[in-house]
Amino acid sequence: MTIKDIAKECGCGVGTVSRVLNNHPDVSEETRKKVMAVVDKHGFVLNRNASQLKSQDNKTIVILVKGTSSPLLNEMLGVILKRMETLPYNASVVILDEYDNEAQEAIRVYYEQKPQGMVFLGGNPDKYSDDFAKIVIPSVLISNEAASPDGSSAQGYGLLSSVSIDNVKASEYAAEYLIKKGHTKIGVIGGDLNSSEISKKRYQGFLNAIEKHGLEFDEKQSYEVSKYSFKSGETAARALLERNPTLTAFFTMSDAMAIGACRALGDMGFSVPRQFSVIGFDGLPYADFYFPRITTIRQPATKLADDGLTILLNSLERNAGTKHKLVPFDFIEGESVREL
Amino acid sequence: MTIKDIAKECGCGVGTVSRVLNNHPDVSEETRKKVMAVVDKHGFVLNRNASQLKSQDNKTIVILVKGTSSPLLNEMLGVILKRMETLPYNASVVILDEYDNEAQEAIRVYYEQKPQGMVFLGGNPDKYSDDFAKIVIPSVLISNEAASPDGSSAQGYGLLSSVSIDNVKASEYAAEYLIKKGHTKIGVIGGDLNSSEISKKRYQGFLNAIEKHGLEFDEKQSYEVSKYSFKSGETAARALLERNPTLTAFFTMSDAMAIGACRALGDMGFSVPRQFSVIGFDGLPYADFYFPRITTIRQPATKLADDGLTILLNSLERNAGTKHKLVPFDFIEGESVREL
DNA sequence: CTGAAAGCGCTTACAG
DNA sequence: CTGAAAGCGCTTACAG
Repeated sequence: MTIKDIAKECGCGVGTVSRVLNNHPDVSEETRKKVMAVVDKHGFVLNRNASQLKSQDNKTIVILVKGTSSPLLNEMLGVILKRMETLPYNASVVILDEYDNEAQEAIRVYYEQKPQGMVFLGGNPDKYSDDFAKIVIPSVLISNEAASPDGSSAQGYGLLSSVSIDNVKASEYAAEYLIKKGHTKIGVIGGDLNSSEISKKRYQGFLNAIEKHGLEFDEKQSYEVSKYSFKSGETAARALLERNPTLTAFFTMSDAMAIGACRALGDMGFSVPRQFSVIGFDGLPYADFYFPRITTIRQPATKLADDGLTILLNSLERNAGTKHKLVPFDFIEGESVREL
Repeated sequence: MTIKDIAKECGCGVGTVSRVLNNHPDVSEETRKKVMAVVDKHGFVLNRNASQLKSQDNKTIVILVKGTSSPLLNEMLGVILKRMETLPYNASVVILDEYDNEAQEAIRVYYEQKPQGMVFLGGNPDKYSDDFAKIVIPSVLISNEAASPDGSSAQGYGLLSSVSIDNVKASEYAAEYLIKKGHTKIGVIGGDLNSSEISKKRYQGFLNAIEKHGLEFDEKQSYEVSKYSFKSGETAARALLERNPTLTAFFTMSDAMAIGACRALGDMGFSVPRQFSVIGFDGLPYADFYFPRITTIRQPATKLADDGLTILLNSLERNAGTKHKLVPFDFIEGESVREL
């Protein structure tokens, strides 16, 4: 069943059917009704391949999600999809492998689908800046910064905007909270500093707090590399404590790591926060339902997603330039840190 | 940049370029190299719309995911996407609103994309059987049963296969576990029985256990409707306990509900499992890292996803008929249930 | 407001 | 093994 069949059955031309189906204004009400009757009768839907091939202008926004396992990214995806239902754009969701080069994938998808814009949910622009520069349509990175340290648009990022919290400041805040509670021997459970920009930023924030308060930090001794998962956080906490039994607190880079650490400590017979304090990052629902409630930095997922989409739409429809927005983070005072 | 430009630059016809790019065997090694050199130089990628429009055979499998917030579905999505990378099919992921009619959406997507097959991650076939019947390509529903109670393919489901655990049996097992531990006054935190088939099945299993052991259950008194979320589980547990203070255990239909219930009980000054026992469903990672570890039914996500895809591929490539497979569930003995 | 026609970028018999 | 050509199902000036 094609538009031709519909046209024949309506006794009109294919152009008219096309106009009706695309809500063009220049169709008489009578014709529209006649066409819609036939369309509805057959449950006819336009072939998207043909539509988009012809009207190179395909009104699609591609949403690239890094991995399937981050509740934060998934929540933001939900927010974006819901809002896009009301917008005159199709959403095309592409899920990437955790370890894909997202910029390279983005380019492939860009050539294949020729979208109007792109949303990156998670990802590392710094690592792939050459690739990102090839993306010559407006795009926005959500949850990570794509700006140079001086706040200007970083070199080589093409038309990439970004919305995120200030990861350095947020980590600094969390670390200072631990320090103000009297902790001086703090272990860090963080991501791989070679491959994860966001881990680098959070580590930087931590170090800023250490320095500001005149403390020492021995990276070899007290930094344990971990994936952003429960299991890996658990393993890291054990390793850290074994190597460094005098620690009193754990600074972790995600709530999942924090919960993993709590579990490890619990299984070793310790109680959080009585013997050890643990601080998380992200502010996910499960952190707030944990025993103890995890003290953490909350990333405002809805706002990040909303603002990201708004920035993209402004680029698309009002030709706004790239923009790098920092949205405020929240500090959630849970029950996992105690005063020494 | 189109295939025509490449052809011109190579000094050959567009057909040849097409053959090279589609890995057809009938191309000389020499020509192939020449073409690939030009293709790589420009980073050229075929326009997917045009490819698929022409070769109606588009080798796409659509994966419809119900909602963005289920860790179980997200994990299965990851498994399927990873495996599909090695398969000669493109994966097209469509994320549905939690409250969409997935069968109707599926039909829209089906007409639009003309895929070879479909995977439903989550969903309620019974509710929409007329719509599902319109899907005239092989598809598979993962995590819910699409068969009639007698095990035959249910009427009106078209070419829909399914892979799931036996939800009735699994719930029965969980409920019996509580009963064997001496619990007779059990509250149920479950989904809406009018709209959720899976909730109905799990409730049925629960009732089977109650009946088998000669116990009583007053639905009005002891069944509390809840969403599959932490927050809603928390609210439900409070409501249930207020209405029914003699309960000693909570049978919940998801780990999220179970954790919500634990949190509510904790905040009311009770300890799980000392004063109240709680049993979950799903076997998600966070349940195993909770305090107390949640006793639960584990759905083998990887196996469900893998088997589902296998069944679909068998339909696609070997013309196998629809199949309704039940895979075994695991019982995870955590720390959230105590013997009375 | 409407129809006839060109053409989007490909694939694939067909002929050689 | 390769090229020329038809045609996939649409959209959109263009002419009326």
